[in-house]
Parts: sequence; structure tokens; C-alpha cells
Amino acid sequence: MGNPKQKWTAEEEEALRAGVAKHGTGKWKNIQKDPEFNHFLYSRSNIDLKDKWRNMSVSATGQGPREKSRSSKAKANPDAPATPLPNAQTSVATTPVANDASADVIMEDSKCLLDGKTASKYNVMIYEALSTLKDPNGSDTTAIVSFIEQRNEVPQNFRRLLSSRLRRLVAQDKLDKVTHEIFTEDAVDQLVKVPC
Amino acid sequence: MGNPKQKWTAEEEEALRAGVAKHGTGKWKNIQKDPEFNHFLYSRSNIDLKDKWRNMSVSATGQGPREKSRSSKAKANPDAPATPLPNAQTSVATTPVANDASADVIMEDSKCLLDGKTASKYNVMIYEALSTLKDPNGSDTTAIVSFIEQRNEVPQNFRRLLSSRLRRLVAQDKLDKVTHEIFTEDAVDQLVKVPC
DNA sequence: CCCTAGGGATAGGGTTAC
DNA sequence: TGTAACCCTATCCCTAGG
Repeated sequence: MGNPKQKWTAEEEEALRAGVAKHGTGKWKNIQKDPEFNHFLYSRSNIDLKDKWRNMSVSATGQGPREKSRSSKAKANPDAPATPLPNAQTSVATTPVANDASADVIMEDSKCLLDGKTASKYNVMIYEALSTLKDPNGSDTTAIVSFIEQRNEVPQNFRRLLSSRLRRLVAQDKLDKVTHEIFTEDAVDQLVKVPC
Repeated sequence: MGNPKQKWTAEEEEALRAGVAKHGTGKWKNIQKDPEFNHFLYSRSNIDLKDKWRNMSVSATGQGPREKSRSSKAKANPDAPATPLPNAQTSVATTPVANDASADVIMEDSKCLLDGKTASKYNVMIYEALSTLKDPNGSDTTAIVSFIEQRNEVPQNFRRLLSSRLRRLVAQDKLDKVTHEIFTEDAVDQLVKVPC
């Protein structure tokens, strides 16, 4: 316990959900080793996965709205993990209140249109799209949008958001931009590290 | 609430200090159960002990001007407990262990438990351990701790610190994590470069 | 030896009482 | 307002059993 206590990131949680959806609960080591998820979970042990899943299940099934009278500190968004059991995996609209702008968009600075959690989810979707499409010449924005829209609930202006996100990832060398509007995986394993 | 709020007595505080000196910080349950101190602490839970120690530490460090004693002198505190902060005048039955350099393992921020210099020292120790042990299947945390403790003065609870450090190095691809708690050298030459 | 399930302990953020 | 005391729970640890 001399550990700084490594908090789980949204990407890790998402990977865990996807891993459970694929392998089932109790297959912690398999999930951890699966190359599809190891990119996100390499710093977690199988036991960590088990513990986290237990925790997620508890908070998901447990109490409803946790009203706190203290309101000076507007927390980000206390939405539940939304997937106690093999439910949806990478879904944007996990909570019915997700489109409430005040909850989703935290601070509106010039660099960040999305909050970290949402941005991470989009990163995961992009990663899944590129690694599934495996287009040898790279995938263009339209193809990526189509792929993601077929598998996830996304907001109306998703193409704009995605486009922005892609640009940012390219700028951070997390993606390769083959040419205008064409992208390929590069250091996709680092995708999830992008904060915003 | 439903609680009268039990103020801590001087005896209890003293017992807590002695308990920490004997068992080390983080061993709250052990301290609480220890017959040597349970006489004073029977009405406190391990969590109470932890919370009280935190309060004592806060008020102890909060005094005086901001001091950052970055004097890491890898030598000092012989064997057992290296009591961090809470200073008192009367020590029950403890060796006059200095409350010095080992204190720089105090939390800096949420991400880093050690300052860069100390972290680097630990990296070197880890490197020495792995390259000496040369375990073909990797060395586990316990083996690494044992090796290092035989050759270096380390703070109490070193296992926790080491565990954290190993995890960080793995996350940074500076070490290979063969499996849970088993590590091998990888890019060990870069080990010492890891800042924190 | 590795794995998983479960109990239990700790760390740290929050909250309440004073 | 500040802070000691207490609560909540995510994370981590330990052990038994397969």
C-alpha cells in the first residue's frame, strides 16, 4: 500500500467493460492479456480488474440519485458506470441525461470542447474504428464516422466533433494523417492517454 | 449525527505515536490490536487511528515557514520504524530514531510519492536487483524487496513504495511485467532516467 | 505456480460538528 | 472560518480453494 493509489481512467473502465462483454466475468487474466484491451489495461493486474469490476457493479446497482445538499463545488458528472453487467460497451449515450450540456461540457477553454471522459470515449471509438477497418491506405473521416455511428449512439454533430478530435490526435502524434482527411493508426496504443 | 464526537486524549495520542513508531504508518489495525496500546486505544477503530494520524501530521507540518528539506541522505534510521512527522516530546519506548530524510516520502502530489532524486535511487536499486538476480523467469516483488533491503537502508513500508515504483516503470515500458508481481529487465539502461 | 472469489484494510476526498 | 473528528468508497492487500 505504499501506492499512490492509481485511479481508474475512463478509458480503462471502458476497456474493462468491453473485455467483460467479450470474455465474460471471471476471465480477468484473459481480458488483461487480450491484445485488444492490453493497450489500455497493461498497468493493471487481473486482480485489479476483478476488484474494479466488483466496485463498478456495486455503484451501478446501488443507490439512485445521490443528492448532496452541498453544492458549492459542481462536480463534473456523477453519472453511473452504466454497465454493471454485459450491457453496451462503447456507448456515448449511456445515461439518459447525457445530452445535458452543462453536464457534458465542463470548461469551455480554447483547447477543449469535450470533457475528459467523453473525449476518451471518442478516442476509444476511433481506435476501434481504425483497428477494425484496417484500411491499408488509411480511413477517411466519413468512413470513420459511419463505422462509429453504426455501433454507438452519438450526438447529432458528431462529424464535427470527430473531425476536431482527429485533428487533435494528429497534432499530438497519436495518429498519422496520411493526407487531407485520411488517417491511419500510429501509436494507437497511446490513444487513450490523450487527456482532452 | 449520532455521535458525541470523542475528543482524543493525550494518552491516546501518545499511544498512537508509540504505535506508529513500533509498527509503522499504515499499520493501523496492527497498532489498534497490539496489547501494548490497546489499553489506550480500545475505543478507537483502525480508521480512527488513520484519521487522527493525518490530523496530527497536518498540524505538525502546517507550522512555520515553508520548508522543503530535500536532503536525501540515503543513510540513517537503522531498522524498524521511521516515524514520519507527528513530533512529540515524550516517546514511549522507542529508539531515538531520527525523523529526518525518510520524511521525503511524504506525499508530494497525487501522482508522485517520491521526489525525483529518491525515485532515481530506487530505480538504481531495482536495476541492481534485477541484473544481479537474473532470474530467468523474472523476479517477484518480494524477492526484489529482500535483495534491496539487504544492501540498502530503506524506509519502512518499503515494499509499498517499491511496488508502486515497479508499476510505474512497467507503465512506462522501462520494465517488463511478466505477470502479476513478476518483473524482468527490459530497457533497464533507461531506468535511471525515469523522473518520477 | 497461477488463477479467482471474497473478506478486509488502507488512502484520500468529503462532510459534519463545534 | 478553521479544524478535529468522522464518513464514504475506490483501491489495494491477503488468504483460501481450485
